[in-house]
Amino acid sequence: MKDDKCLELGRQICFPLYAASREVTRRYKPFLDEIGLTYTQYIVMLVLWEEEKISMHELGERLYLDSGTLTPLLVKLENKGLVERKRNEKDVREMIVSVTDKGTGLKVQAREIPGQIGKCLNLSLKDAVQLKRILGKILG
Amino acid sequence: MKDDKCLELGRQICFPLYAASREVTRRYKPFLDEIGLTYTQYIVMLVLWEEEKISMHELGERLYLDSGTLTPLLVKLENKGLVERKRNEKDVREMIVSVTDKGTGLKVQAREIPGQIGKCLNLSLKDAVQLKRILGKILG
DNA sequence: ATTAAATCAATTGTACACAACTAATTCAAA
DNA sequence: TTTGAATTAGTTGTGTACAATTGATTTAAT
Repeated sequence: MKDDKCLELGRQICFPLYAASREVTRRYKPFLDEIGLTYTQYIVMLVLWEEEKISMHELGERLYLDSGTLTPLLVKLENKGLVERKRNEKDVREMIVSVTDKGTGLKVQAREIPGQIGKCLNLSLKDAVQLKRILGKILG
Repeated sequence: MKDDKCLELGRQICFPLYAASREVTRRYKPFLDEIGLTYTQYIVMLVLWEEEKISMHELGERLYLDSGTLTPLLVKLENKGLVERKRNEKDVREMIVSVTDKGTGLKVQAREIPGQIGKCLNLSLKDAVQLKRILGKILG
């Protein structure tokens, strides 16, 4: 019987990361429910509120998501009237996603969310900075 | 036009957390493929390698997962012959999950995984400790 | 110009997550 | 002891994630 302490759940770094990520998504849910978005839809809208127009390819690179996730998600956002999808005429392989007026309107209602989440996560500024720095290292 | 900087993707703490969690799971995949487990199945096995026997309810509390996730996952592990599920005779509402000999055997092959992951994540000991501490705060 | 390689979104299939609900059983108060 | 509340796992439905494949189009080398 070798030493298997390294396999204890409490020693893993992956597990608190996985659990905390889901926990934070759960904390968002009540706020996102009010504006009718899921968490993943929300981060897509964050990008579109910044960019207005972006190719699916670049959107995927920003969010580390592939077409298998993005295509159905963007179709849903399109059905809600928040985004528009159209092909680039110069290169029809490329799908251009842009935010609609209705989508831009939602930004006003989303403005309070980061502050609310910050309040209920209750991390010190120092910890928040550290956390972001370390996660940045993992993301390379 | 109010100040909407707070909605920039780069300012969110949730996004690097979400992205890093998926990134770490991706890093596990090649190692877990070798022993035929998914990441979620792996953390279930981590608990069972420690406990040998545990109720579904307590397993769910340890991993923050509910029956909607655990029931089908445990059925898969049972079909692989790694765990056994049986009702508590004193209280048949309770499902007891225990590791089989085959499941215990897998532990030997899993022993190298944490070290390999640690190597490729390449976090300093200091950062790893900090990260775990801050994530612990989020998990309450 | 032809064609082979590369690019890109969409599709398919598997596996979570999780909310909401169901059904069986146990517990506890009257 | 009856019955209403609580507990527990299972089921159903929605929405991601992501690997692998497909098919259309563009680019680049000949």
